Amino acid sequence: MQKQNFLTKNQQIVLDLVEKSSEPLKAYTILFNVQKKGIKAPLQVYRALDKLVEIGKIHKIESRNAFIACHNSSCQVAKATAFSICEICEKVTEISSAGLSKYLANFKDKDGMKYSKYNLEFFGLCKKCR
Amino acid sequence: MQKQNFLTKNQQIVLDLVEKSSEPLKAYTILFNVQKKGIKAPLQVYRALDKLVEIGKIHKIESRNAFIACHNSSCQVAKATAFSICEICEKVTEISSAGLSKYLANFKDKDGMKYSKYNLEFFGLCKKCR
DNA sequence: AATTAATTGTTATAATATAACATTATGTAA
DNA sequence: TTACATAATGTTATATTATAACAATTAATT
Ligand SMILES: [Zn+2]
Ligand SMILES: [Zn+2]
Ligand SMILES: [Zn+2]
Ligand SMILES: [Zn+2]
Repeated sequence: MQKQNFLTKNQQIVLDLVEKSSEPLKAYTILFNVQKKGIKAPLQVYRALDKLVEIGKIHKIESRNAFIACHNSSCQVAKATAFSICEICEKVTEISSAGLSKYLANFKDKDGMKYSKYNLEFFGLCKKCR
Repeated sequence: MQKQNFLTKNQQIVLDLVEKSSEPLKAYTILFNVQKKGIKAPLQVYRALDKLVEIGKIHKIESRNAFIACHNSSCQVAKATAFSICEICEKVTEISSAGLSKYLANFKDKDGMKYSKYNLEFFGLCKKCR
């Protein structure tokens, strides 16, 4: 069997919900909202989320245990992500900055080691909350 | 009452353990290891961890739900952290790069917004695992 | 059709984290 | 030094997040 090239039913249901949302969704919030579509158990949600993260359709906001659809067309790598997070209203925005991604992709640590995968979360106050 | 300037007993016990460890520790691993010192409940550990993170003595590795002592003398801000994480052996290293921290501290998003707080986690393979 | 791999469904449970409230310790100020 | 306010603690219970294990089904490959 070759690598799946499309979304399965559960994956599509979860993705539709996450894409419709203006804010990051938590796994159990997703579960609650897709129960009418026949997804009954946490594991069904987590499996769909795992795959969607793997193929870069969504990202996990690690500091919030929540998931957001990718809104960065240049985010092909899917493994190099950057977000800003408002500490008051919890608004999360995916940052797409060619400069930033270039800088981080080329960053070398003390041992000269490069890392193609990274996750960066900026914290501060959004426009509305300042 | 003024802001506490020293560590309380529980905070010191937890910090001692985290500082002795060569790898990030999870909250319940910490709990298990400090029970002989009289800390009996998860909440006691989480409260100590919260304070230690707040004052910058330790950092949370968000993608791993684990805590590591600060090994970055220039990490005064305590809110601007960067780590490399080996995806095989899970070795975590705090990155102290003046260039990186300067770049990120000065980074502006599309709206010209700056963020003084951030957490960056790089993923890859450490020397030993390559 | 037989084989293989991926996905699904299901139940149970593990791992991570916080709520709520009573108590004790400690700093501040009259 | 006594009253007050604040911070930390102890304790029990519970909430939240995530995975183990296994049987059943679906779909591509030969
Ligand atoms: Zn993206
Ligand atoms: Zn905001
Ligand atoms: Zn540090
Ligand atoms: Zn390694």
